[in-house]
Parts: sequence; structure tokens; C-alpha cells
Amino acid sequence: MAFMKKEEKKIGIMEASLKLFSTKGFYNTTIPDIAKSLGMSVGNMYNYFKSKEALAMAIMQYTSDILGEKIREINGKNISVYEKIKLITKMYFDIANNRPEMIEYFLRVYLSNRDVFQNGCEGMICVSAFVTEIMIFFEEGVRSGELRDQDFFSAFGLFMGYLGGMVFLKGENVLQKPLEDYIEDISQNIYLALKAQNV
Amino acid sequence: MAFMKKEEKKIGIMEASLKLFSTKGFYNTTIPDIAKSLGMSVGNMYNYFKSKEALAMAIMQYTSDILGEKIREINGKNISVYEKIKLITKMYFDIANNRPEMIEYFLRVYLSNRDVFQNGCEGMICVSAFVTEIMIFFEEGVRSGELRDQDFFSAFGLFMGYLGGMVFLKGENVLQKPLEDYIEDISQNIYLALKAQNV
Amino acid sequence: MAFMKKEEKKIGIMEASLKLFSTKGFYNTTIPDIAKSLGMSVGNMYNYFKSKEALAMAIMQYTSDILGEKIREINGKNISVYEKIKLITKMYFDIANNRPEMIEYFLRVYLSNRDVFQNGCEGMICVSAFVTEIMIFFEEGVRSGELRDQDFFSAFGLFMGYLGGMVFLKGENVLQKPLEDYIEDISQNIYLALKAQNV
Amino acid sequence: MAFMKKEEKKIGIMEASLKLFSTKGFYNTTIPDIAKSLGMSVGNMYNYFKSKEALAMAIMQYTSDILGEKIREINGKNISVYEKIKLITKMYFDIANNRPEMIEYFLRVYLSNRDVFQNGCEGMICVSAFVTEIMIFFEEGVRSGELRDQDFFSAFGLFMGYLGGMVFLKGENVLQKPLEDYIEDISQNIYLALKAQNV
DNA sequence: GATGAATGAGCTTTCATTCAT
DNA sequence: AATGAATGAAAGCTCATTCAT
Repeated sequence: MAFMKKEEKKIGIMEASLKLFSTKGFYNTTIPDIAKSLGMSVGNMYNYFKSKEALAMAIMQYTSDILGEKIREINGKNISVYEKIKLITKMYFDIANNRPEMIEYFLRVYLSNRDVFQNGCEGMICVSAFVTEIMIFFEEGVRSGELRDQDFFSAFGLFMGYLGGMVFLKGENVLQKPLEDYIEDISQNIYLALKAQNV
Repeated sequence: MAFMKKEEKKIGIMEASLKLFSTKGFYNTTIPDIAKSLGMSVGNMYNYFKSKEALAMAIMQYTSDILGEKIREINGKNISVYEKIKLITKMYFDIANNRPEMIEYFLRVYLSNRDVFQNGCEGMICVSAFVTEIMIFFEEGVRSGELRDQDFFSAFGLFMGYLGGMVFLKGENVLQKPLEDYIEDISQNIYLALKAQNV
Repeated sequence: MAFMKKEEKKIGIMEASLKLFSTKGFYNTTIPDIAKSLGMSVGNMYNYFKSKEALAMAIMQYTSDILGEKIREINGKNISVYEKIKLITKMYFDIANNRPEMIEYFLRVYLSNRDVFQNGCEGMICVSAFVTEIMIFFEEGVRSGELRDQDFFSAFGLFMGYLGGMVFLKGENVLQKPLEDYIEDISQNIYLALKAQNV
Repeated sequence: MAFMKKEEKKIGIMEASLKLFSTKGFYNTTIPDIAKSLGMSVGNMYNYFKSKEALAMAIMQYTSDILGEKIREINGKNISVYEKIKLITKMYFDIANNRPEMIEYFLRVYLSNRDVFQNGCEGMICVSAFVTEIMIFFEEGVRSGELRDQDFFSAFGLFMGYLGGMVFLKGENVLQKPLEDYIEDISQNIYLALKAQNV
């Protein structure tokens, strides 16, 4: 931990908290829990984040930025909308497998603790990086004629509700196959739902 | 409250708790809160539910049964799969408007507090009434040739992730239109995603 | 329970409570526990004993009377003091083996919950039946010249502290032999301590 | 309380609790009671002892160590067994007079609340310091030929059951004389019971 | 920046006792 | 006599946050 810049240390705290919050839940994770997992004192935590809620909100922003960046990369590729859907789905499930805390945080912390996020993250402000990239994906698809022009949130709800729903089902241990085996089916379903009719 | 049978009183407690849990969250709703909202003593609550967690689980079962019954009615109708999708979507949004606590409970309490539901509701046991009816809807659609035969959870995740996602977006106040104005679009998207290719 | 006289029912309650109190302790045994073990309602318990403390005191009296009666029988026998000591020790250990709740009640409920017994059993009133018989044993031994004439409580503390201590040690599982194997040694020790010097 | 090391503070807490537990009983002494008697906050108590039961067990160990040490001193003296019995009895009664909480704790808390001590103090582990010294006293007496060679627990039960019994009788206010006036009689009784026959 | 002891309000849960039936 | 729902005070314990060092 020595010779760390303040920003690096904040990231360390966020990563540790992200793991704990997404595993045990916001209210079952205590500040001492986080401090211990970092080998840091409780008091010092407050030099980096002024409250548990501020920490939770910073994490949501941090996570959204990482996910947004991944989608931005996909958006930049010169491939068909269907290929993009597949890549986004694959990327999402990769993260769900390799860094499950990021998706779980969204599903189990952000989604359900409105009170925690209401002063600073209201109206999806803290996940705007992520939402924006999905919006770009959608609008480019419409512009290129591959996707039907419909209300953005109709499309967003489908795409993200679907992916989130699958990860939830995985977490409940009801899926018979590993997540990645669903990529093809899911991408096809999403594409069929959103594509322009005449294509 | 007089002349109430034990079972009726349990339902009264579940209804009151459902409202509070879904509004303020599980951990921000205290047993005294619930008792007060019912004009009942704290101790007496425990004559009906042996713990706060047991109460939360009973509520999930109760809610799932009500939703399952609504879908069962729709399943019983002699109409096309597309009509069924529309009715289910409409029913879901009606509830989201008129008894928002039921959907919110699922989204904000059940979905995210795994620890609370892990001893008694694991593996979606407590929502099986609801899941079963969606399964029946799907299998009948496949049997009639209207729906593509695919992994059930691929279809379930789409349908329910989507509807849940929309209600979540409504809760975040980011939707420009009232929920019911989305019914047509959403039903169409779901139908396009799931229908048999040759239809 | 039908056709039981009030007094018989009180005994039934005392016996059931005796078992629970001596096993789980006074504060860890609830009135509902006792009622359930009797198949009786909580409210009805209060028709027989006006409080939990009153019940505890009645039990102590009841137990003391039974033990006192057993000693009275031994006192009535035409045998040497040494034989009497042996019979009392044997009787005490028999009870510790066959009705352990009686000895345990004394050791673990009466002895330690002074507050419970302070309004009604103070100054060993409730165990006077028992104490009186030990007193008779002692005074007859002195009168017959077999026992040294000393302060009664010096003798009582030796005799009863010793026997209680052994049962306690048994309860802690530190004794290598069964209680009855100690009878000879213990009787001898007590006799040597109390007997007249010239005998 | 300032400038106190953690270990010193633990001792302060144990001493305060010892007094309260032995006076009012384990279940009638609350953590707030203890905290108040120390001018300390409830929460802070838990920085020193992780539960009320852990505190009770630490106290038993602490008390046993102090008593053990006192007996160790007596064991070290170059005096006859009879003198040692008298010194131990005197020491025990001195403590019963001057620090009554120590003996009362043993009699009224440890002895009777098996449930409290069963995870951590089972089998007299927590009083081993004390028991060990009595064992040494006994074995040295046997080796020197002054005491009869008998089962240790036969002797231990006599010695300690007797002394404990006398303190109990004192607590019940049935003794006509102050405890110290019994020392001579009691020491003699113990000696007569345990001494080698030919002496 | 770093520490961790200290605070104290607040939580879930228990239980002796009452009382309408 | 008998029932058991109802009461409500009080228990043990937790934890975000502060602050002297």
C-alpha cells in the first residue's frame, strides 16, 4: 500500500468493497469488514470516502465506467449490429463469470437499495457512462437501418433486462448450462426483437 | 381487526409488510415499523411469523401465488400467443401501477437480498407458482407451433427480465411515457424474439 | 389430565417444571415451555401458580419434603451412625442417578438464583424439612455418643457440601468412576470427620 | 480510565462484572448495567469481550487464577498438612469476607449456569489453576504420609464442597457466628477425614 | 495520512403475565 | 377450568461515524 497515490488507494478501496458488497449485500457489509480486508484502519477509510453511501455511489460510477468503456470498444468496431449484440452479450457474460462482483453489484446493490443511491445517483446518473454507450449502439443501429426505430427505453429494457435476468438466474443456480452456452440463443432473440422488419 | 382468523391476520401482516419492505427496503423496515402500521404490538407479530426473514419469505410466496394465478387465467384463454404476451404484459404493468409493491418487492427485496431468502426460498422455490405458469405459457406456445422451441430459461429471462427492467426504469423516473404506453412495443419485441421463424 | 384434583395437577406441573428448570436453568425455561411439555395452555398454568417464582419456590419445598422424608426413614432405623451416613449417602446418590432433576434443582436453581427465592424461601425456609432431618440425624448421633458435639452447621456444611460437591463433579464429567463407587470412601470420610474422638 | 492498556481495561471490566454477576446473578445483570457501573458505553464493552458469555468465562478463569495463586503460596510453605488446611480455610473465608464476589461468583454463577460455560469452560477447564493447586496440596500430603491415599475427587469434593457450603450458609444468613469462628472446627473436621489412619 | 477505542441509538427477538372468550 | 392472542418493556448485540493521538 505504500507509495500509493490517493486515487489509486480509492480504487483499491472500491475494489475491495465491490467484492464484499456484492457478495454479502450492502447492509451486511460493515466498514470494519472492508477495512480488515484491506489491512487498513476504520478511521482511515473515512479519509477517502466520507460515508458508506458515498462509497457505494462511487463504486457504481466506477463500475459503470468500466462497463461503458467495454461497450465503447465494441461500438467502435466495423461490424454488423448482430455481431455487436453478440459481442456485448459475450462481454457481459465474461464479466459475470470472471468479475461477477461487477454485475452482482448492479443487480443486488444498486437495483435494490434505492435509499442508498438517492442522493447522488438518482435517475441513473451514476450509470450514465454505461447507458450512454448502449444508447449509441442503438442509435447507430437505427441509423444504419439494421434496427427498428423505437423508443430507446423499450430497447434498453429488453437488452439489459434480459442480460441481467440471465445472470440472476445463474446466481439462483437454476440454469442447466453455463452462461456462455446461452450467448447464441440470447443474441438471436435480441436481434429478432430489435431488427428492422424488412431485413 | 376483531373476528379475524389467524390466516386472515397473517395476510394482513404480509400486506402491510409488503408495502413497507418494497418502499423502504428490507433492512430499512423494522419490525416496530410494521407493527405500528398495523396497530399491533411488536411481540404479537412473532405469534404469526417466527422471524423477520420468515415473514419476507412468506410474502414472496404469497406474491408469487397471486401473480401466478393471474397468468394462469390468461393461459386458460383461447387466444393467440401474441395476445397472451400482450395480456401478460398489460397485467404486469397494471399491477406495477396499482399494486406497485408486488413488483417492487420482487425487484428490490427478493432479487437482491439473497441472504434473507437463502434458507427456505433457495432456487426460486418460493416463486415457483409464478415460474410454473410462465413455463406453461411457453410450452403451450411451442406445442401450438407459434413459438420457437428453445431453452426455457432463454425465453423466461427475456420475458421477465424485460418486464422487470421496464418497471425498474419507471421507478428510476427515466421513462418519458406511462408504462401502459409501452405495452404494444414491448409485446411486439417479445413476440418477435420468441415466435417460430416460419410464422 | 381429566378427573385430576387440583393438588394432583399442581404436582404434575411441579414435576414437569422441575425437569425443565434443572436441565435448562430457571431463566432459560419459559412458561410456554412448561405448558407445552404438559399439553396445557399458558393461561391455565396461572390458575395453579400465581407466578414463575411462586412455582420455583413450591418446587423447592416439594423437593425438600421428598428428600426429608427419605432421611426421616433412615433416621428411624435402629442402626449405627456410620450405617446411617452410608444410607444417606447412598440414597442421595441414588436420587442423583435416578431422579437427577431433584439434586440438580437444588444445585443449579435454588443455590444460584437468590433473587427468585428471596420472597418466600429466605433463610432456607423452603428446605427446612430436609435440614430438620439432617439436624435430627446429627443430634441423635451426638446424644448416643457416636458423634462429636460441635456446631450443627459445621457438620451440616461438611455433609451436604460434600454430597452436593460430588454430584456437581459428576455433572462436570470429571469423575472417573460412577457415583455409587464413591459411597464407601465418602461415608468413611464423613464419619471420620464427625465421630467422637474416643470411639 | 485514561492511560490504561487494553489488558488493564479488560481487568477493570472483569472486576466490575464480577461484582454485579455475583450479587444479582448472571441473567439479572445486563450489559448496560455493567457499562454504566464503569462509565463506559455499551458498544465499547464489546471491543473487549465478544459476548456476555465470553465475559463470564474470562471472569471464571481470572478468579480461578487468583485463588490458585493464593493456594500455591500456601503449598510452598514448610508446614504440616494440618496447618495448610487451616491456612487454606482461613484464606478462603478471608476472601469470602473481603472479596465475597469471588466465592459467590463460583457458587452462584459458575456452579449453576452450565449453559453459559459449556462452550469454553467445559470439564472445569477454566478453574484448572485452582483445582491443580488443590491437587498438589493433596498429593504432597499423601507423599509425606500425612494424608490417606484415596481418590483425589473424594478428597477434593470434601474440601471444596465443605468450604463452599459454609459460604453458602453464610449467604443464607443461617450461621450464628462469623465465618472465621468456624475455621478451627472445619479444619479439624477436614483433617480428621483425610489424615492417614495411623497418625 | 493513519489508528482504533469510543459512542449510543437502534436493531431483532423474547417472555412473564393478562384477559376476553 | 381452560385457552392462546396480545402486550410491551427489556435484553444482547451491532455499527456508522468521530476524534484524540
